[in-house]
Amino acid sequence: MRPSDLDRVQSLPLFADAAPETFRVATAGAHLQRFPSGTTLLMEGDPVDFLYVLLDGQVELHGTWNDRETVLSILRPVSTFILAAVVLDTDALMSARTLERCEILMIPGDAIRTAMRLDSRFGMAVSRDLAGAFRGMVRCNKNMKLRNSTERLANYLLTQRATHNSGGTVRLHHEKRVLASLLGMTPENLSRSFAALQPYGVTVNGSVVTLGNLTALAQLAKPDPLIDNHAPRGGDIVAEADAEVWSTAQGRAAPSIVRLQHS
Amino acid sequence: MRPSDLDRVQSLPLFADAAPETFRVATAGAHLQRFPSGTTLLMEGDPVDFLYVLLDGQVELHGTWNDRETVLSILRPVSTFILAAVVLDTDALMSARTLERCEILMIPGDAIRTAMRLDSRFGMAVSRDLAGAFRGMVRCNKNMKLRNSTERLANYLLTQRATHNSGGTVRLHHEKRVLASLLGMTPENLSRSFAALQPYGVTVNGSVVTLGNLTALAQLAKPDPLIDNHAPRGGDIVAEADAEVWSTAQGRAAPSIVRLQHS
DNA sequence: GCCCGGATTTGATGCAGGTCAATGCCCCGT
DNA sequence: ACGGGGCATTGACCTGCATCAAATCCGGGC
Repeated sequence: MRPSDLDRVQSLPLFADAAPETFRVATAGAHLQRFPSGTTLLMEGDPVDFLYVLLDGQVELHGTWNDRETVLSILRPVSTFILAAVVLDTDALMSARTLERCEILMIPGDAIRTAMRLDSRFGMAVSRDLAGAFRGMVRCNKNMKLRNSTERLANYLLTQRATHNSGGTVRLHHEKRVLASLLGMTPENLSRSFAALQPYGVTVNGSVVTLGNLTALAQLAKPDPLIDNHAPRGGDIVAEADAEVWSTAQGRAAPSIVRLQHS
Repeated sequence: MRPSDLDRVQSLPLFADAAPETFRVATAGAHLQRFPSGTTLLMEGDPVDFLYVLLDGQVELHGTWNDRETVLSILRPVSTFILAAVVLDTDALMSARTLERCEILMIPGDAIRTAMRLDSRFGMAVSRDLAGAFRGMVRCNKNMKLRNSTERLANYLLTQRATHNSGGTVRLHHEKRVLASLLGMTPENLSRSFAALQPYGVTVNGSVVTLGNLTALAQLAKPDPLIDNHAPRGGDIVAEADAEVWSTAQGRAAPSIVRLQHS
């Protein structure tokens, strides 16, 4: 494990506040591993022995039921995952799979739980992380239940733009089928939703999406800070906190089209 | 505040493990309040100053966007809510509204955060609580994305039966429109879904649902421990942990006058 | 550069569930 | 007992999205 990797881990919100001793103990039993693309790291229902820290690559968390599958979250470096199961020392609710070649630090769950007991500052960091993760899931739920598929896509695009500070263009870092599942629709409908956004200045070219008319798009998407987390992901470091799932674009757009419902 | 109430709060998983001193300090600044049915305790977007502990009654957490509204969780005693916002000292993502007359203990957020710093055992309890809440939300997401509305209803009924240990009958402790929103459908479709479950032995009579053929119903519902938490809610005490998502209260509706009361 | 398999797109069609409207019911206050 | 308002149910209809089926695009291996 390169020293630079250690630095990156230590600058995670989870560890930034911890006593040096805590950090030393926790990472002592840790090991860094590389996984090829498409590797299943963990199956839902399995007991969880490690906290995972994604240092490089991309990981998807998904769930299955009755032959159906859905992507619940896509993670990019640097972030931690399955912290909740580690804290409760229980089985995973989601499976984890690499979407590309990954570099992952695995920290024994015992070490995490021990560190929490010994270092209350670290314990607080864990709480903050979990609180953020919880809120990410709440946002995700609201997104799913309150918006239709095109609105979700529009907001996803605005969120990506905002968090990556990319001018008028957004790169999709994963297959469209994966994005479709994350957004709760079929690949076919994702295509059609992109088409439906054309009048709002959205054009797709492979994995590059250009947003030609942010005003119009925002008017359709109506981004909301209580659903879309548009906080920029600080360069390389990111908290799982409040960032586990989405994030979306800048300020709330001016009111626009009125929605009818229950006169 | 009656001593029996204090006992109930102290036996919450959140406090059970805490040092007596921690508990004393946290509850010192707390006050007990009564609210009539239909009171909005908190609006999404508002800063959160208190941790709420529901001691009696029923509370719904909901979210809104663009003139739409959805119920995200229904709480029954004894449980805590908006812990995540308290830990992060930030705005609420969900609004809270009483569904019936409620008795609620409000603990200042500062006190909670201070207690976490001073008592690492309490900090761990907070982490466990949040981890459980997170997992509840994950379950909820999987439920929404992987199942259709009738399957969700069927599993809701089975979960209620299991958690309340009620023989072949389930009581709905809230209006059907609220349940419909929680399950992500319209009241009209909830009616139709109940009708669709008739061939599986389900009959509805007001707020009493009888499950006449558990085997058949389970065959349709395909309950899954990775989505549905069938763990019985220990009598009066319940952890938010892994239980945040649903739950129904047994409660009598009885609106009344507002009455405030300090500890 | 060429080929192959999977990903994406496009089109046609079906169904789940939302919307609108009408009716009946229950609870509650007068 | 009576009347009123909100909730639940039922029916008719429509929309959004899934499904099925091609056609086309694209990237990696040779």
